[in-house]
Amino acid sequence: MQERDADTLGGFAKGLAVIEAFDETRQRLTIADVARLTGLDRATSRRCLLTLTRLGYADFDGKFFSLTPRILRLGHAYLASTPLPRIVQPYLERLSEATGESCSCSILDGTEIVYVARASQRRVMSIGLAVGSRLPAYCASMGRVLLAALPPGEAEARLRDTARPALTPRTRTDMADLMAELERVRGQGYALVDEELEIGLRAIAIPVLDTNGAVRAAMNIGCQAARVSPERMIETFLPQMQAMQKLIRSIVR
Amino acid sequence: MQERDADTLGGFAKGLAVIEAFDETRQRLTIADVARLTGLDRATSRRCLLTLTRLGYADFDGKFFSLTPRILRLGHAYLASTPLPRIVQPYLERLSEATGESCSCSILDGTEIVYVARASQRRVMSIGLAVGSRLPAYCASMGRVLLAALPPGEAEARLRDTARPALTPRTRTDMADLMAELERVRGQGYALVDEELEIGLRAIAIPVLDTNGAVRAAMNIGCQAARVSPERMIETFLPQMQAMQKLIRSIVR
DNA sequence: CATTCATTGTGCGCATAACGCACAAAACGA
DNA sequence: TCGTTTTGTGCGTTATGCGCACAATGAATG
Repeated sequence: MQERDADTLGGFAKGLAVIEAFDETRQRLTIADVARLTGLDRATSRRCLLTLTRLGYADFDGKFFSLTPRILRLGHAYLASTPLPRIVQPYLERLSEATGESCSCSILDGTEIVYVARASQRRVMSIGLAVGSRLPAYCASMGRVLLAALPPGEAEARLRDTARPALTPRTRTDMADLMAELERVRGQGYALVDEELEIGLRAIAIPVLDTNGAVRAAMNIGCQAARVSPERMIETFLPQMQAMQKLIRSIVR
Repeated sequence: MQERDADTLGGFAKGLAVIEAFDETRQRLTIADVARLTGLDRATSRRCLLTLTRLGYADFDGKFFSLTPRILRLGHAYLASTPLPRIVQPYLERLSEATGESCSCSILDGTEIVYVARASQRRVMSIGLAVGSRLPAYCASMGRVLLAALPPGEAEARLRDTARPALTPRTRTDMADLMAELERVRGQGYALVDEELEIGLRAIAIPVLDTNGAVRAAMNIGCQAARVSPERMIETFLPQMQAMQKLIRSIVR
C-alpha cells in the first residue's frame, strides 16, 4: 500500500486540528481565534466549527464556540479500546492507599506522556493530574522511564524534538545530561524527578511491564517535596511499587 | 446566521463517525468493519482511517486499525477547558476516604451520563468507572438526578429517546414509573438505584450545584449491595454527600 | 490443493464540496 | 463617533472526495 494524498481527507485533518485548538487557557474560542491558532482560512475555520456544532460536539453562544461533553466520546473510543488502564487502576489504588500519596499511570505519546489512570488519597488538592492530561516527557518521572525504555537513538530523537524549557531552576535540559540520566534510569530501573517539573513536587516512577517483560506504561508516586525525602521515596515507596509491578506483570498481555 | 449544508464539512463529520466506531468490543477494526459500522462506502472509510493514521491518531498493522493515545488529545480538549472536574475531584476524594467507597461525578450528554471525575478507596476491583465512561441515564443514580433536574417535558423526551432495556431483573423501564421516580427524586433531592444497572451494585446520587443553585453535574457513592443497605446509604452517606455539596456549591460558578 | 468468498488496493471519471477572496454589516473599544 | 476587528455570506473556481469497478490478495472450506 502506498501513502498518497488522495487517500486522506483534508477537511477531516483540518477539523481535528480545530478541536486541538481548545485547551486549558482556551476554553471558548471565536472563529478568528481558531483561524489564528490553526493557520486555517477564516471561512474554513468557521465551517469546521459549525460542523462540530451541528453534530453536537460544540456549542455556539452567538460569538464563542466551546466544546461539549460529547467530544469525550472521541477520547473514550481509545480508553474503551485499551485494557491497560482498567487493569492497572486497582493496583494504583492499593499503592495510593498504602503510601498515602497520589499514584498515576501514563504512556508515551510522541514527546509527551499522557495519563491513563490515577489514584489519590490526600484530603488536600491532589497532586495527580486527570486522565488525559499531558506532561513533557523530558522532565517527568514517568516520561524518563518511558524514554529510557526506547532504543537510545529513538530516545535521543524524541528529546531533540522537544523544546525542553527549564520549568524550574532545577529542570535539567542539557541533551548530554538527559541522555546520561536515561542511561542511569535504565540501570537502576526507576526515575526520580525532584522539583524539575514544578517546585515542591517530587515523583518516583518505574515501568509497567507485560508478561513478556515489555514496557507498556509507567507508574509513579508523586508527593510534596517538603514531606517526603528522595531517600525515603527510594527506601519506602520503590519496594511497594516494584511489588505492584510484579503483580501487574503477571496479568498484562 | 443561517444553518446551511454549505457551512459544514462532510468529510470531517464522516471522520468523527469513524472514530466513534471504536469501543470496548471493537478495539481494532478493518476497513470493512468500519464501513459496516458507519454505513460509509468502503473507500470513504479507508480514507478516514488513513487520515487518522497519517496524523498519528491511529495505527495500522497491515490489516487492523487501532486508535492511539494521541486521540486522547481530542477529549482532553474538553476536560482541559472545563473547570468543574478539577474543582470536584478533591471533594470526591474526601468523600471516598470518609466513606470507604467509590465516588464519581458525571454530567448528562443526551441520554447518557459521562463520568468526569472519580475517586475510589477499595482494595478490591473498583466499582467506579473511568473518566469518559458512559452509562444510560434512565437506570443510573446520577442519571436520574440529572434527568430530574431538567424541565419535565425535556426529561420525558430524553427518556423516550432511550431504548431502556432491562439490564437486570430489577431494572425499571416503564415510562410512567420512571417519570414518577424522577418526580420523587426532585422531591427528596437524591436518587437511589438498587441493582438496576448491575446485580450487586447499589448507588446513591445527589446534584452538584453552582453558586446560583443550578445543577451542573451529579455525584454519587456506589457500593456492593451485599455490604451496605439502602437505609444505611441514606442515613450515613447522604448527609456526608450533602455536606460536600454545600462546600462545592460555594466554589462553582 | 483447488475453489469460493471476503477483503483490499487502486484507478478513474465525475460532480460538487470546499476553498478562499471580497465586501457589507455588525460588534467592540477607545 | 470613529476606527478597528470580526463576522456572515456570496460566488467563481478548482481540486477534493466520491463511489464504482476490477484485479489482487487472503482466508476459509471441502
